[in-house]
Amino acid sequence: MAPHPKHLPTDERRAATVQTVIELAAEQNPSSITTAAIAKRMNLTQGALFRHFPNKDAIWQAVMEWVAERLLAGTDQAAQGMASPLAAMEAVFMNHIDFIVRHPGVPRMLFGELQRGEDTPAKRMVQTLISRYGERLRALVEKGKSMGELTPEVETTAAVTLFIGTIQGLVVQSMLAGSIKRIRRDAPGAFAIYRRGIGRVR
Amino acid sequence: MAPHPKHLPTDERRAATVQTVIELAAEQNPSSITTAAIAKRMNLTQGALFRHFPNKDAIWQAVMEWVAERLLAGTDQAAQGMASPLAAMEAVFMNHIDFIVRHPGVPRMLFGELQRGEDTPAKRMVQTLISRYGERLRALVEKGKSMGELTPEVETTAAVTLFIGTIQGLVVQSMLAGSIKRIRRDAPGAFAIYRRGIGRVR
DNA sequence: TTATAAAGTAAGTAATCAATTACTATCTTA
DNA sequence: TAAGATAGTAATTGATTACTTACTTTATAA
Repeated sequence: MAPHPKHLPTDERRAATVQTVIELAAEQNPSSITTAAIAKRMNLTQGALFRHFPNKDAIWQAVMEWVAERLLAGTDQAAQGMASPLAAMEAVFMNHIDFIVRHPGVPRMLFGELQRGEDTPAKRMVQTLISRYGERLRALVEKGKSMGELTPEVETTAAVTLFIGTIQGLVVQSMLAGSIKRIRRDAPGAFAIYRRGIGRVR
Repeated sequence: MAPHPKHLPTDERRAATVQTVIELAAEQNPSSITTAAIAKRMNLTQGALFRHFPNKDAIWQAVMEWVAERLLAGTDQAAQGMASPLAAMEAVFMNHIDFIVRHPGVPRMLFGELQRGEDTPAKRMVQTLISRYGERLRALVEKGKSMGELTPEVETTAAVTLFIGTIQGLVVQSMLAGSIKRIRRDAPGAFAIYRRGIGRVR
């Protein structure tokens, strides 16, 4: 811990704040993260944060923007260059699992944000994130169906819902077990069932 | 709204409190429900709640106990008398969906409770609830495998995780759409994929 | 080098919330 | 029916928290 923090330009301080929040979210209930806790972890005083963010919700919004950018970019990269839609879906799935293992607080933050009654900018960001994520999955499912790799019986919407649900289920499981690494071990088995559920060849 | 609340015996007041919390959880973020809000909905003053509960967490614990009791009882009832394990699983699934539609705040409360860092009695109650729920599912999956109704390839643990995940996915979907009724429409399609994923016959 | 803007500190403020306290109304039963 | 126990009210308390203000330090560039 640096005893005397240097003055950072606002861009870097904002970026550092986002990383700190993600770090803290891995350790505690995201909704109970205070500005004081964030500042302490950064070796700053609490008031200093408000030099770079107009209010607390702006901090959350910045965090959600970072998550959306990284997750969607990783998703596109994982899907690209895959031979088949199903292979692409598996790559996207594993990329998502990897993201969660690296940032265990993120799924809890997303879910927590969705729960909020008010219509905050951060909440809207999560909604558009999941919406865009869903679009990409929907396209893969449709393509898989038209190529005959996926069975035409399944509803595309249900396939997308279950894809996200499979990940959610693994998250819940890992929260119960209290270990994040567990999710990596259990992911292949869960996806195997999902693949059987939507696949054509048996 | 009754202008002059009567004095109720503590058992009834506790039960009424539980129902009120479940009601409020359907309307707002469960973690932001205050004792003042609970009391107001009950036409009581805030302090009166502490005649019946030692502290706020005891209220949550009572709510979780109610949920655990009702959900597990419904689960057992749904499974009973079903011809096959797979039919029982579908009945349990639909019972769970029905429970959520009737009490939309419950899954959010459970998830929110799991997120908490501290080891509260309410959190432990949720853990044992999911643990017991998992046991029942595990038994059904094993039975289904030994009877040849489910494919022996699937890991039992993964099948249980995905069962819960399927429900979670539907919950997330309905939270995004902002409508709880949607979950009832989408549930059959999601379970159909799940069934294909674990089933033997094709 | 020095003036200025940006980034930081320290000490507040107002609001919120769970829990307590002193007192009152209602129920029960001897 | 009177007394004690139980359930309620109204007001307060202390802790917490997001945000502000007055002032200081650091970086930048004329």
